[in-house]
Amino acid sequence: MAKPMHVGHIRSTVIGDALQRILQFLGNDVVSDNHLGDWGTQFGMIIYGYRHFVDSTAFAQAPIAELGRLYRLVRELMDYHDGCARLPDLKQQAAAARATADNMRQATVPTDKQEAKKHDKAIKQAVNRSKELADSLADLQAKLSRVESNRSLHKLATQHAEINESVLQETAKLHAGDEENRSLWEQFLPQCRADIQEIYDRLGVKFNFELGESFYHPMLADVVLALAAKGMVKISEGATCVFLDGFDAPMIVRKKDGAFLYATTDLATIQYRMKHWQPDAILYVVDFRQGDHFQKLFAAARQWGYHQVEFQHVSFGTVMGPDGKPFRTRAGDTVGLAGLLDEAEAKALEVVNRLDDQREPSEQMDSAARREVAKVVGIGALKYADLSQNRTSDYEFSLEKMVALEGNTATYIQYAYARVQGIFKRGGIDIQQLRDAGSAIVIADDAERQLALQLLQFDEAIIDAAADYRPNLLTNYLYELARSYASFFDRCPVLKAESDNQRDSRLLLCDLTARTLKQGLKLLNIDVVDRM
RNA sequence: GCCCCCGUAGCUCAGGGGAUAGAGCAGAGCUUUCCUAAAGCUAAGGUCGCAGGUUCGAAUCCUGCCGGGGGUACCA
Repeated sequence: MAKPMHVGHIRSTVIGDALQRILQFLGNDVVSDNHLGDWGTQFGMIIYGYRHFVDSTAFAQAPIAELGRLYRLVRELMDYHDGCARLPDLKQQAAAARATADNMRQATVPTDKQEAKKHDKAIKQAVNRSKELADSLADLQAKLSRVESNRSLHKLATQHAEINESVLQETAKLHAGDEENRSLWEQFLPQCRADIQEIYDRLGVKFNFELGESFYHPMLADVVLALAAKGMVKISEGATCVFLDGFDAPMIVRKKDGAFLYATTDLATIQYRMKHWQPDAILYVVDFRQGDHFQKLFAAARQWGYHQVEFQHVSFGTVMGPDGKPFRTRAGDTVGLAGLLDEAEAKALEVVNRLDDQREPSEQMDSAARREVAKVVGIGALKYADLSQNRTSDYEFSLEKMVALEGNTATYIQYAYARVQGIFKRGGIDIQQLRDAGSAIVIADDAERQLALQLLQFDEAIIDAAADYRPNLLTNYLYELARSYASFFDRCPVLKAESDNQRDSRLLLCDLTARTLKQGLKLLNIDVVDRM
């Protein structure tokens, strides 16, 4: 929470929100809880930053921006010292790896075919390893020299040589109840919350609970005691550990300095949820890189006695940068989440304006209506871009793709919906009356058949999406349905149908399509508009 | 080293035992006196990383290999 939200944070929010809606729609009693990171080292960082580097004027004017700046500055200084500490070791490793690779290349190749192959492979691996180390060494050196070439920054780095330890101390002090840090935290937290809330509001995302990590802090000591009472913990290298079958490393629940960790918090969270909500299942919508952690957490929770509950790590892939590495906001690169939403809405508005201008003046929307459409379309495009991806795979972040309004996008589906509404409006159709009249649906054209078949598969799509917690199965369905409708729209005149029977039948198909699309999008928390 | 995930069209990705493997984007072409062309349609584009195996049948399951990403004792 103490750092600005960036594009990587959108997946958890959007996927979790969609799953929550889908499961609820199927009749489950769902509790959504935003497990906010409001208690970690990041707060130690901004507390440290505030103490040493704050620009009071800037903070008074725009606290969040200033806190963001402080976070980035402290991060950079910490990384610098980390890097300096790692440098000699890395240099040595790189040199050693290089020497190994060179030696292997000069060694005689075994005559035995199998052995020769093995030898070849070993060389390849050694060369790769050497290259990898050389690359990371170069990266590190570049990073360090960036700081060193910036006089004022380098000066700060020199002055704050102990920053890493100090940040941990600030965090520890906060946790220990230090009054000053506590009051700083209480001052920062509402700012950070408000900043995040702004994003949630724009996304239309709501939670039943937002019990952050800090909420569980008072329970952590008891959790460790309870585990100890069960004989589950061992002290190893000064840390309080839970050793679990099938895992090399233990789950540490209390550090040697006495501090608790997220594993402890997560156990406390399970305890709390089981006591207060008695769920049948707990889903964790979290990046797949935390898979190991959850495997351990679930195993520990079972051992602790929570057998009657299904634990699910609903993991999702990493958002990658164009370089194929996990996406990071680079220095100076300000594509935060807020900027991304702005971008999506601006792009949509541009398209709305361009297309609406081409229409008859009498059919055009006023600027307020256009802005509303742009908002719905822009935000929808963004969410859909994420949801339509198989959640388990990584994906390459592309602004262009995220704000695209053509092809397999929410826009396409919203457009199909708006076309239906256009027909109803133009024809002056009282759709409720038509539904009540109970006219028959008559299938004559292939396009009608295709559309009708698609309509019948809605429940299957929802059930499939819920079964594996995969919203993309629902987006696939909605896209296919919208495609069927587009063909139908092209080939089968509705208002100018050949007979009243055919006209009523087609109107009913339109109605069913619109309702299905709207309901489906609603499950993804994507809105529709009557005209666009 | 050990563990997890991925490799499908030029690019980004669906499909995860059953028919001639799909879409979007990019590129070629066509469609607007007709309910919204943010659309529709046509053609082109693939030894589904490689090699074995299981099966009546494998992109899909198993094994090995190659390539990429991630995790791996006190960050979350």
